[in-house]
Amino acid sequence: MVVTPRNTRQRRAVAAILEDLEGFASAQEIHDLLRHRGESVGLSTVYRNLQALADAAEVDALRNDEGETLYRQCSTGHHHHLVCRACGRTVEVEGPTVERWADGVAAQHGYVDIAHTLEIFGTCGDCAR
Amino acid sequence: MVVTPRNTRQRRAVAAILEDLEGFASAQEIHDLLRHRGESVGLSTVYRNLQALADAAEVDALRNDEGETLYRQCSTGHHHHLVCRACGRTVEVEGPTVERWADGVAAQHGYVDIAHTLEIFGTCGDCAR
DNA sequence: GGTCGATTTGACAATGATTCCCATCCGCGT
DNA sequence: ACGCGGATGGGAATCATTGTCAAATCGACC
Ligand SMILES: [Zn+2]
Ligand SMILES: [Zn+2]
Ligand SMILES: [Zn+2]
Ligand SMILES: [Zn+2]
Repeated sequence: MVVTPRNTRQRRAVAAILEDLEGFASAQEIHDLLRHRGESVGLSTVYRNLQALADAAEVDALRNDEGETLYRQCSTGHHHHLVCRACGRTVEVEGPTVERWADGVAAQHGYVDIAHTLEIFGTCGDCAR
Repeated sequence: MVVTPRNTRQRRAVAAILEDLEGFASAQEIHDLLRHRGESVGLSTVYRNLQALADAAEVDALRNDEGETLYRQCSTGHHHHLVCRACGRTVEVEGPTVERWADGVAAQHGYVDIAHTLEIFGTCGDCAR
């Protein structure tokens, strides 16, 4: 049977923040944003809810080069990200050719159960000035 | 002027381990391997030397999904990896098309100073049995 | 081989993100 | 309104990695 998560104030608050965010943000950034909104939520709870959302594939998660996990509400379906290093602004991109290439090269070497990670990082036009 | 690193026993030992390794390994795994070889090296020193090697582009580094940094002695030049989840066996792969696609899509959106990460994970033929 | 200064080492403390723990709270079906 | 099991929170714990700094040691020069 499917577990039905409870509709708590905290869960709603985290979801609301993600709705408003442009790009990726860390759990701690989201925690701060919540506090500044007056909708204070415990840090543990922010982590838990973000992870739950990520597990449910309702948000995307990726790790930046500092090792932090960043979260963002994305469109459904498989896609990748073009992320601004400075402000986090994100563009979702698709690359059917890349998908085929990755699967093909893995199969050629006898690998099965294939997955891949692909992220593009850069500095967006505004941040580059 | 170029800094000339000193040729210490510890640096040699770390380099030797990397020579012998098939796939990627974490700093702590390498530290253990060194200990078992009898060439004991302080953990801090292992970290320092691995980072130095990575900075000098003599080894590749990537983060696994547990957040650990893994190191491997690779061929020179830009390439990506097809890594077995079970045993770490790694195949270096190149995808010129992917490189062009990534740069192109980033430029289209006005991003500059572009970099990307791309790793393929799977289960190798042996491990799949 | 011996001297000496600059690097490197290593044991330990410190950091920082994330997870664990657990007493308390509260959404929700009855 | 009641009661229960999931949810919360805040402080401790974890864990990879980095910082500290006195002691060890390269390696250049005599
Ligand atoms: Zn930007
Ligand atoms: Zn893809
Ligand atoms: Zn394998
Ligand atoms: Zn590439």
